[in-house]
Amino acid sequence: MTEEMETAPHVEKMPLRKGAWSSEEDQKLTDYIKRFGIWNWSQMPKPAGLARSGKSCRLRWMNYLRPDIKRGNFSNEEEETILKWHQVLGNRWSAIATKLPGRTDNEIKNYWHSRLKKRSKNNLAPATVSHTAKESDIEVNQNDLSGTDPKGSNLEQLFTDEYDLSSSSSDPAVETDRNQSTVENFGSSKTFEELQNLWEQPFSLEECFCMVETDPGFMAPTGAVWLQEQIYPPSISYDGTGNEFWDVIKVNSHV
DNA sequence: AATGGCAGCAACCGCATGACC
DNA sequence: GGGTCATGCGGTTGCTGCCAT
Repeated sequence: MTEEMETAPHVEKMPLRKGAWSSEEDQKLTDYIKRFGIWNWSQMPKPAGLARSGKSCRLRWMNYLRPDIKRGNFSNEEEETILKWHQVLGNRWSAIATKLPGRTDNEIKNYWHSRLKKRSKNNLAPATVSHTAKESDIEVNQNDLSGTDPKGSNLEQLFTDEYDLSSSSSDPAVETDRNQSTVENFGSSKTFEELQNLWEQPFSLEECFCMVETDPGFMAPTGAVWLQEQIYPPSISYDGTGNEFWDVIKVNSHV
């Protein structure tokens, strides 16, 4: 698969920028997603006014611009969590990232290579793993995984059991990501069922079109791909501030 | 002050996977 | 079943800033 494959055929070819993102580009991407949500990474850059590949936009959003990204140094607890889960999952960074809300797989991967790798080499003995959070999880994992492929069905069962959430996905990493991020970002006071109900609540047509009416610069994505991706649950603000950003996501996600 | 080495991090690249036709 | 496309993931690269000399 090549990089060109990522570009939809009808998207006009233009020289794509590479390298570091400027603050202006960040703003454009953020503004666009605020308005229209995430509908199709490949086709978003053009209407967003960005000379970037969709892949680049996605990466920038996922690893840097997302409002729920936690920045700053890793805490000791986070370090321990990474070390512990790396013993269980190996280099499955996205799966490990589900254990650290607000941290991206890229960030964890970088942190591992730059700092924890050496520490892990020196401290391979299990006794060096501190017995803090989720120690029981690790024990269960290691028992279940002994002599098995970490990507195998045992792990799937393990993850399913761990969160006690019904799932039809065959990819435990993906599913735990979806489930855990949902639960964690909504807070512990809501059950998964409640959240699902919230998610499934219908929204009025009027609500859906309010943006079109109020925004003269509105440039609607093509309907066929409008809702291709729903990364965030709508209607609830991630940062708890109730800002309009997630209200817009909600509108876009329920057309 | 200059510069060379190094660490940390953002971003890119290539591959895998799943959905759709 | 095979082709195409979009997305996700992990490995790698390269830029930048810091620090020692």
